[in-house]
Amino acid sequence: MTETQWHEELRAKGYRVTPQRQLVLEAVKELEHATPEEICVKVRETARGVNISTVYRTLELLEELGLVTHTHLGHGAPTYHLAAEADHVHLVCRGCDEVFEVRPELAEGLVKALDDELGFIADVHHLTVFGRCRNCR
Amino acid sequence: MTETQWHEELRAKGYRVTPQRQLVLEAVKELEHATPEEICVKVRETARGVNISTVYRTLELLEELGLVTHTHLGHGAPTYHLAAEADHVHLVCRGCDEVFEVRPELAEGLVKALDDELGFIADVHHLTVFGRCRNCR
DNA sequence: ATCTGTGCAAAAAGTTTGCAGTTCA
DNA sequence: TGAACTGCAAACTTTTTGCACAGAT
Repeated sequence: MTETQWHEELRAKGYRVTPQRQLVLEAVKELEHATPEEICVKVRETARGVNISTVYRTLELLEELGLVTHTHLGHGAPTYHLAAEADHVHLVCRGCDEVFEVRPELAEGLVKALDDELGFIADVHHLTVFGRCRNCR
Repeated sequence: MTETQWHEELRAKGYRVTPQRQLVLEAVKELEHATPEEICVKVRETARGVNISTVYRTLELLEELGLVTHTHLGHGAPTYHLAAEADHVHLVCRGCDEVFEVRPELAEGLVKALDDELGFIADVHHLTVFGRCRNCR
């Protein structure tokens, strides 16, 4: 999605294009897997004074628009990233807490089975698998 | 694990068997996927006055002992369940927020692929798949 | 000129901690 | 007895909300 595309989409739905919203989206794009707090810090590098509550409200909006998504990579702190770049499965190692990304095709079998058996449409982009990596097993 | 087994294990490690600890484990067993708050309410049905902080401390201990585990089924509080009964994959519907449980075998292909390709040992018991259920798709 | 969005402050929700008194071993 | 445990209160962290003012269209 281009810059103007989502600007149009915002306006079409009665929302407005603001510096804060552009900066939050920028931050999400650059940081990858960032928490609201981290995103806020990043945004403030450009525009000091931006409030954390604005970041929360903006993330909720951007998620509603389908521009960003979030995942829970562990103990509560959700991390946000661009929906367009979310084409991977997350692996979180319980040993070293490292986060890996792998091709979503690895989960193809699971996705198909869930659909076939239950009619459940899995969102692979939100899939997080906990376990132990090669070094920590 | 039998009742006396974990009592022994507690004592062996210098911990004590208390009514609160027994009640919290009971509650986790009965409730399935319960939050600390819900567990506290359940425990108080039997023993009023039990404090939420005791529940948190106890859950941490029981988890350390490997008797219970927790998962993040979306936003908010984590949910706890018996480690011994954790043999399933969680499905969370983004439409109705309902939680389903399915056989872990459905993820066999994924688990094998992760091991083969990366040497990553997936913990299927902690796997949560987000998506849309039959009714909300 | 509107009406949405923002900052601020306070509230709510979730979790942790210090401490004094209680209880298990 | 004595160390571990609990309840209570308070602190802390993360997220949400109400409101008056600023700002986008």
